[in-house]
Amino acid sequence: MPEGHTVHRIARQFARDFVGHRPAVSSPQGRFAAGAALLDGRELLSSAAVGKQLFLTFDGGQVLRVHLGLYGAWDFLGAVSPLGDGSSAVASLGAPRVRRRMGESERAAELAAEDFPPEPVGQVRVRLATESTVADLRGPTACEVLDPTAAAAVLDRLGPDPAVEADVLGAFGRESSTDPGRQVVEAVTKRRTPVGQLLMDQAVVAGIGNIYRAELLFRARLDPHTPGRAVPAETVRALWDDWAVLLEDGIRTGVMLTREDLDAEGRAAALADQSIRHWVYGRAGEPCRVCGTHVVVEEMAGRKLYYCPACQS
DNA sequence: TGGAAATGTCTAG
DNA sequence: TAGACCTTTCCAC
Repeated sequence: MPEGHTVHRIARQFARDFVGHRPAVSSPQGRFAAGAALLDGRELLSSAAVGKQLFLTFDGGQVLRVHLGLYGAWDFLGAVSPLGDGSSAVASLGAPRVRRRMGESERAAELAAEDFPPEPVGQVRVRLATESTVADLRGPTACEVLDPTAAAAVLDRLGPDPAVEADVLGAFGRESSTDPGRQVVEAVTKRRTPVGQLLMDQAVVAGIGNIYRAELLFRARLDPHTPGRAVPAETVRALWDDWAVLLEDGIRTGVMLTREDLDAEGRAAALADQSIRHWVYGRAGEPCRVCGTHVVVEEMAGRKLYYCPACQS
């Protein structure tokens, strides 16, 4: 469920509160005990996100790779630094919880006042703990310790991510593309696969998930079924540019707000109210915000695809 | 209390 | 393409 913006926020949270520390690493659930032992007490040297993958590099070269999958999440507890850029501190990053018992900042503050560190709650695969901050990981699809070569091999399978700095790839001995937009154009326009499916392919572009896919295609007024090779190069490049804009905004705010038609007041309302954030995602049967046609939902490659059959034709 | 659903990815056939 | 897998939460029964 978490898309690229969430993982970049997680990477930044680790950069603020864990890089330069020697966190105690444990696996309260037990399933990651062997991996945790390899990292326990080592200095965390860097924290980076590429697409939906998180890479934490420790002194000694070990890399903790985490992919949240459909419902993984990190909880940051105790002293949690604000992420800056005007955004507020977020204690829980990952899969959405339909309702949280407490507001995020409230929860962090309350825990800070209680005994530290707090007892792990639920199935905590791995816990990183400094003297003042705890990060708990639940429900990941992937959580493993890699050597730098294996970590680089994971990076090699990912398409470009507009929010990745060149030095991140450089640290793993990989060069970033001089023109990532062109790389995406080439990956899309040589395939017969529907563009709606290609945008979800992490080897084509990294970080896009089901929500951003639906919204990017609507913003481009593009039919998701269009074969990649039938999409004009300039349209693919525009999709890439728009993805960079949406991702940057998502990282800054922590929210996937994909409507560019809102004024400041409307944006504030949409940040607070999920039901008005998107053009088409999750709106099956509701009228298109542009033309009034009912938004359609169908299955594409096993995932729900939302689009407006009139605007995107 | 059981089932379904959720912003994902991998494997076998 | 179907099934498996990771976990939590809500809702119907």
